Amino acid sequence: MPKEGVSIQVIRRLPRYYRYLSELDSEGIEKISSTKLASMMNSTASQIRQDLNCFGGFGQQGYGYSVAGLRSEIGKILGLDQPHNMILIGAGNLGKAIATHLSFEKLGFKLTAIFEKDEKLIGTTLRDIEIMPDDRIEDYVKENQIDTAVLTMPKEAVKKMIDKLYDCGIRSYWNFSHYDISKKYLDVTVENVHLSDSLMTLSYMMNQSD
Amino acid sequence: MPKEGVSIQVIRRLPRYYRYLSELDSEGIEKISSTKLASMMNSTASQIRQDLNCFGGFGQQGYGYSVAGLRSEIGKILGLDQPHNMILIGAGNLGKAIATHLSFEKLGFKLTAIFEKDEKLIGTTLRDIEIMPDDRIEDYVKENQIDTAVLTMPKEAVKKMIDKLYDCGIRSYWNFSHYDISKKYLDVTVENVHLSDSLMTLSYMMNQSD
DNA sequence: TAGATTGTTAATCGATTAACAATC
DNA sequence: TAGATTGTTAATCGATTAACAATC
Repeated sequence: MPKEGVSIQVIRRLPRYYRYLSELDSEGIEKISSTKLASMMNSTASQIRQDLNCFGGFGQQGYGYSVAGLRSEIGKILGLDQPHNMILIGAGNLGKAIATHLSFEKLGFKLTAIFEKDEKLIGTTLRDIEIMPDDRIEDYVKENQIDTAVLTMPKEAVKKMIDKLYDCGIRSYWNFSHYDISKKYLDVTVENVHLSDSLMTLSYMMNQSD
Repeated sequence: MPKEGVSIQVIRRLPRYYRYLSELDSEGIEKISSTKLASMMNSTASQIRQDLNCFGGFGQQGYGYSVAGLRSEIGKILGLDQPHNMILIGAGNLGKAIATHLSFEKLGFKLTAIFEKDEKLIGTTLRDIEIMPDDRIEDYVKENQIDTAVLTMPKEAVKKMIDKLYDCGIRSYWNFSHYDISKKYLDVTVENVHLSDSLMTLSYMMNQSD
């Protein structure tokens, strides 16, 4: 349904629209104009209207946009109404943080299993999810319709494990490691989160403001 | 030293250059051409040369770039040689994950204290850093030359606390919450990490590939 | 109807890519 | 010197901004 070839810049702004609209909605606000939304978001009315019109005309001339309606439309564009089953691999600190970050279920992603190499952690639970050994991944994925893997282990561990994950059919990765999955497999969907890159960017900006 | 007005796109590519050069360096590789680096990084030689020349001519015609030399130059541009003292506020799961993520010290950021509202956690330690109550922030920041705060608490908590942090002189924030600090204070440096936006982007891309 | 605000086209601006002279 | 590769200018491409007709 969403048009082909929408630029990545537009796509990365959609979650932000969704967040602001969710907040307006929870405040009971029923309508919003592109001008007002732009001033809330430090954006421009032009950009908001252009972005939305990549997907359809969701507003009403002379009125503006229905907050609840637009929120719902953007949710659908983002696929938040699609349920996904997700496993997490690497139950270190970052893995634990992600695993206990309940809000991801609101976005359609259900974490159903956690896998870990370190034997000390196996058998313990996180949010009632049992931590299992790595060698059970293949069977588990095949039996449980898993489409997404969260990778919270080091680069080298991902390098060793990626073929196994790919071979049992996982094509979607939320990757917190520095391993470059897209370079190895072309038919996968990868979202990288590089926390150290983010901190380096902060470091740069601090230097500039002196 | 780095020129004014370098675009954010260029800046956000610098950490990635730094990572790839660090890896090449650790593999003992001494020189690299823009063409080879581009093919490693799925970039283009033109873009790499343009990006670098925003800051200076680091290469040598007919030869390429010294890996160690360029890595060091980019490190300086990013300000990784500048030491920073950082506090973390919010010792929940995400806060713990960040606090135990040792590698940030390599980037010049030293975590010296953790603050938390929940009394149960106070007095316990994370990585030998004592967790202290929120009301000690002001004194601590003034006594310890803190320039950066990591915010790993919910939006509402940041909203309540941001004035306190600003008033005791913190001007640099690594913000994991959805509170928009830049809108309230204009003379601050903020790097936002929105994990839920990242997952929504993954959700969108999964929808596209079906 | 008049006012408001969208959807959409046109104009501008900036970023990326290509080309090539400089030079190691 | 000849080959390689940079630094930098020029050309292209795409994204953002502005303008305005359509319309609620």
